Amino acid sequence: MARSPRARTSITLRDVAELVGVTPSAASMALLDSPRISAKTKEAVRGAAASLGYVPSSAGRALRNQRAGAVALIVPNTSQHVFGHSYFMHVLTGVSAAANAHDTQVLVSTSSDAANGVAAYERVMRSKSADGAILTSAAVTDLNVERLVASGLPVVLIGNFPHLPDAVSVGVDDVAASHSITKHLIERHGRSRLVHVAGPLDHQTGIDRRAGFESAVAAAGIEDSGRVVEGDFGEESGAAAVDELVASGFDFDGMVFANDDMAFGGLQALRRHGIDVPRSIAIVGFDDFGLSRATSPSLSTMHVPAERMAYLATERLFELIDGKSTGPSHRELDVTFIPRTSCGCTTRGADPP
Amino acid sequence: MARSPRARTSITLRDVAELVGVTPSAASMALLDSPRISAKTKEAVRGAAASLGYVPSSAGRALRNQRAGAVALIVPNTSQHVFGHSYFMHVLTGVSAAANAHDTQVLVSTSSDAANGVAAYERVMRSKSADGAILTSAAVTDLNVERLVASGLPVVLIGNFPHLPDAVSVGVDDVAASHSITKHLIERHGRSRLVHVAGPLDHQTGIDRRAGFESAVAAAGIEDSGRVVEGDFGEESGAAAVDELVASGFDFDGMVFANDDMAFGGLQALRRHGIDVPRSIAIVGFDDFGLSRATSPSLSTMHVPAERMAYLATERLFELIDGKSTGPSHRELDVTFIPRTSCGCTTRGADPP
DNA sequence: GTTGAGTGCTTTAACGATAAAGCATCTCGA
DNA sequence: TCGAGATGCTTTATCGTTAAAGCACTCAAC
Repeated sequence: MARSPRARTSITLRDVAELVGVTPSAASMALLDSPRISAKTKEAVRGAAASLGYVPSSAGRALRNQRAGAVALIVPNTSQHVFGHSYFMHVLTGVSAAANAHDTQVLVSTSSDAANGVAAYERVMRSKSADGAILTSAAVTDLNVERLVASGLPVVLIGNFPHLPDAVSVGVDDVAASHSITKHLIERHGRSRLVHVAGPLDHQTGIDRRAGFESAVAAAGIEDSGRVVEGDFGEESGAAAVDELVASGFDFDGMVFANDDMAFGGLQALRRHGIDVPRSIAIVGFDDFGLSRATSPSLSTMHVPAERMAYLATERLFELIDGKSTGPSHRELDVTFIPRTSCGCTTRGADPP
Repeated sequence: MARSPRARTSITLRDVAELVGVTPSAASMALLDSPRISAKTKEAVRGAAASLGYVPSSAGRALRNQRAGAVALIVPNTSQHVFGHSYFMHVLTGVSAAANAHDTQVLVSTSSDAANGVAAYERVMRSKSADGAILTSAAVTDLNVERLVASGLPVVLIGNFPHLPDAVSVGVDDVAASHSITKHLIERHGRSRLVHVAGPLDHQTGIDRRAGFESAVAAAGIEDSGRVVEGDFGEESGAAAVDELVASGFDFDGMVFANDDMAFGGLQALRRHGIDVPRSIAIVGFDDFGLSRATSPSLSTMHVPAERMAYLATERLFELIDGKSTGPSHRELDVTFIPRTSCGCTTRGADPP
């Protein structure tokens, strides 16, 4: 029964089984700790597996178990530019951590070949390369998201998707957060002529953060002096917004940026115009993905727990995959205001080292 | 022969074949455009596949073809902190682009469970989850890299690995690049009392960039006034280096940082100490992964084509996997000096908008 | 002393795709 | 007219794993 000297192929369960003198089935059961296998055989099989360096074939397993042992992280190629590198790394870290805990691989899917008709990520799942997907920050108008959710495949979204009631999602309350940070500028720092530099308004995040700004301004009864400029979450657009406002002669004393990148760009521009931050104009950012701590003056911002969101979203995804879950749901995480120098809360000297 | 109403499982080749009235084999050959199948049957099979939304099972294929259809991008968890988010996103983008061109999935592997004895990424490949791996920026002392290369599995490294002569790698000449940018400070801007803030010296990148700095300083005959401080590629360490130097009363007029993050930190610290950049102290960074363009003053730096490196490394990996390749090799890409404000090449006003 | 329930393995079958070999049927040259 | 070859599919086997059923054998109970 000995087979000819094995070709340069890898070690399979059969090799382990032969070494012990049992069938592959028995070896499989032994490694899975089945009660139907004697302790002695289990011992022997485990020993043989270890000594041969046996690692189960993922393809064999996937085929037999109808389970890929992988989850996909989908990055619509548009939003790769809209959101920053830091954001995706935080998300990737969170997804990886959760996946590792479940002995699962992480597949990153970046393309979305519209040409094919079937979205690339739907193919990923229909081909059973992944058992489920995490999808983040697509444009509101992206109907691939709707289709994916509607397809019934396990999907968890990161962010807010009010137009997709059937979706399972994890996010933060951007409206409340933006309201709160705007209110901070008004009440704590006495600012009353505010500007909001919004994110792209075809993304829910952009819409919600603007809504929060507007509601806070309205609540304070100063909506006549509020103003909104649309940006694209990029540094340049923050700088451009400032340049435009200054050129227009608009008089303002506070700015709420929809993210830190734009705030950073705005900060540079304000400096270039010789405007003192926070004295003349107090500014706040949003996200706290790393940049805000390092600018000078450091940026006061709203911390968004991106990594944790991703972790929880992935945990949720495993529940869906395992069928442990109960219908649509939305989980909301808390954001934390991080007071720094740019709004006037701390002085430069008081910044963390 | 009709089977009972299919359970809620996905569409397989058998469904397609039954719809057309041929065997799964014929359907397979039709979809693979075999010359042994008539044009009419091919047409019918393709039509049926399209109408049913058939997508081949990756597990079935992987098992039969002994090919996972995926490559792994390995991120040693230590270097995730050593190198920045931007770097990995550039690498991920490059790897994805090349993988997409080969209809291949990208697996991101972050853990390295030393506990198991077998490195996690060796498991990934032995389990045939991936056909090969891209590995970047591990510490010189990481013997898992050596083992992985020695194991004979297809691996391409990004960076320089002089201690691994058998490796296939893609990188830039850090020594020459660092020499060149240091020389720029000396010859073009007449600086003669230089400091190098090095990266971690257990990483080849840190070692090489220091070597380039030292050789340039030696070539200019000013080595007595050269000084090296070790950092860790993080912003804070750049700032700490400056603080230390200033506190020590050391007199210098130029700084070569081993990456932009540290240069950024240094810049902030210099500003805090009221030191004019570039007038009093000219500084240069390294990498140009995004940050350098946006600081004020903008950072002169050496552009490292990370995304292209990753793309080419992945192309090379496919050659290895397909057996088209010829032994070990190292491909070197060109770096480009990007003159900006921090060394004195441009004035603030002349910066790109 | 036969039945019944364990115990511990082997046999069988299946997951989905696809090379390789097999077998009809048709076509053509000698 | 008859084999050779081409044509177009079917049969068979395999990749690695594992659930389920099967089959010897032991031991206890009635």
